[in-house]
Amino acid sequence: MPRTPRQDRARATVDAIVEAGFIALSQRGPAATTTRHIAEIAGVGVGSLYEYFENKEAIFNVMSQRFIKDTVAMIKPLTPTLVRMPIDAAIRTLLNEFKDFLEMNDGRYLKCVRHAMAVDFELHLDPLFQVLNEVIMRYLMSHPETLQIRRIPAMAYIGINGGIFAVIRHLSDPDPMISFDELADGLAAMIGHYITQELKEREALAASET
Amino acid sequence: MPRTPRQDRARATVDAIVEAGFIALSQRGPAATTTRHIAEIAGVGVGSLYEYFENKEAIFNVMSQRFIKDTVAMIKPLTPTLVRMPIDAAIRTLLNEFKDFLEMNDGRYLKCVRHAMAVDFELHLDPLFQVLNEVIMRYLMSHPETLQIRRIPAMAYIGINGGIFAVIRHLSDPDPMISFDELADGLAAMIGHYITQELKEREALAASET
DNA sequence: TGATTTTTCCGAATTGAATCCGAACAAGCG
DNA sequence: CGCTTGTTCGGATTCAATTCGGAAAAATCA
Repeated sequence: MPRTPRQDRARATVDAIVEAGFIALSQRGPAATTTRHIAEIAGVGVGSLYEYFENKEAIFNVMSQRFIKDTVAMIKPLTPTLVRMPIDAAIRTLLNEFKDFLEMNDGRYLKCVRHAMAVDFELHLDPLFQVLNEVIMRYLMSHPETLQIRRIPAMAYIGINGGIFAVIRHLSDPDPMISFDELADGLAAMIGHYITQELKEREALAASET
Repeated sequence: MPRTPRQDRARATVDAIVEAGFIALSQRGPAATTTRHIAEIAGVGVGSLYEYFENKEAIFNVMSQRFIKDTVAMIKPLTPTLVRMPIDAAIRTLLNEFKDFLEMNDGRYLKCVRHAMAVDFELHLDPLFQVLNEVIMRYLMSHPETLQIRRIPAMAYIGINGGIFAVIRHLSDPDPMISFDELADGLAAMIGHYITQELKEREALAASET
């Protein structure tokens, strides 16, 4: 039965364990990350891990949650800036920020994210999808003419999924066929062209109705 | 030292082990899939696993390779049909075939694919990327006017990644915001609009040059 | 065919990592 | 200070992965 920490001392060990988890996972990979290792890096006895975590998996879970929380915290403050930009610039900016974020701390997050995704694909990613949907909604509000385009939910779904996984895959690829800039430019152009084309079609439709 | 099977009997056990791996993994998930389990389902002694596989991971690896091989075998014969279709219909068809393929055998592949991806993200996926690139190249050849659009490599990269991961995520999502048809329609429209818009821009450019 | 070699199969024994547990240590509190 | 509660620890335990040595089956040979 894992307990919740009451004293600062205990909260510090929990933090140290999670931090050690990130370090061990990024250094050795998931298979070679043992409880002894995590404990050693955290400067803590093995038994202590089980005071606050059900098992090793639970440590990975809160690591995953913390990663998503940090990602959301990184994106949220960008919203006001993004909604003021042209769509293609906004997408490029967002992708580059995400890239830099993943490469922080010697790529620690990037190295961890694949394994984290494997542990649970749907659960922890949710807040990230929510905040990105929020960004999109605000964008649409700030550009009312875009509200008439079709398939907004589908485009959001595709754009978010495509964006996240394309970036992660690209950064993980030792020999990518295209540069990161080409990737970002491509995604931006794809969405940009979609919107342009939709607006034209709507316009033509409106004209033919009068 | 794992050996390679010489006799038919041995090849049958190897097959049974891999098959059992798929069954165990889809029934119990990666964490609960033990070597005893796999051996039991395969109707084989535990020791036999290690006759032909370095370790448990190696079993998962050939499962992953077999999955990709089956996927490629599913896609390849579709190529001639796909290249004759309008782009949006081609994309919808491909996505639906992929969906049906993943849901075969009571969703066995779908249940396995997440874990398989985690084990190695880049290596085994390669043949799938190759065959999809091949499909795209043939498509472009069959529709010469599309050869003048820009960012073809980036679009292929984004389309393939976006397509694969969007489908897997959607099928894994217990409560998706959009239907599968909306997803497929969205991807088709996104690419379709991109091409339309590009062709228009190329055309305008050509006209202004004369 | 019978002998010999190679291949295959097995499951008890070993190994090592994950997890448990109870003693020892610190903090808050009267 | 005694008492209760929270915290830490690392040896003991458990359980899955892997090894090993020999028995059974098939292939090859004389």
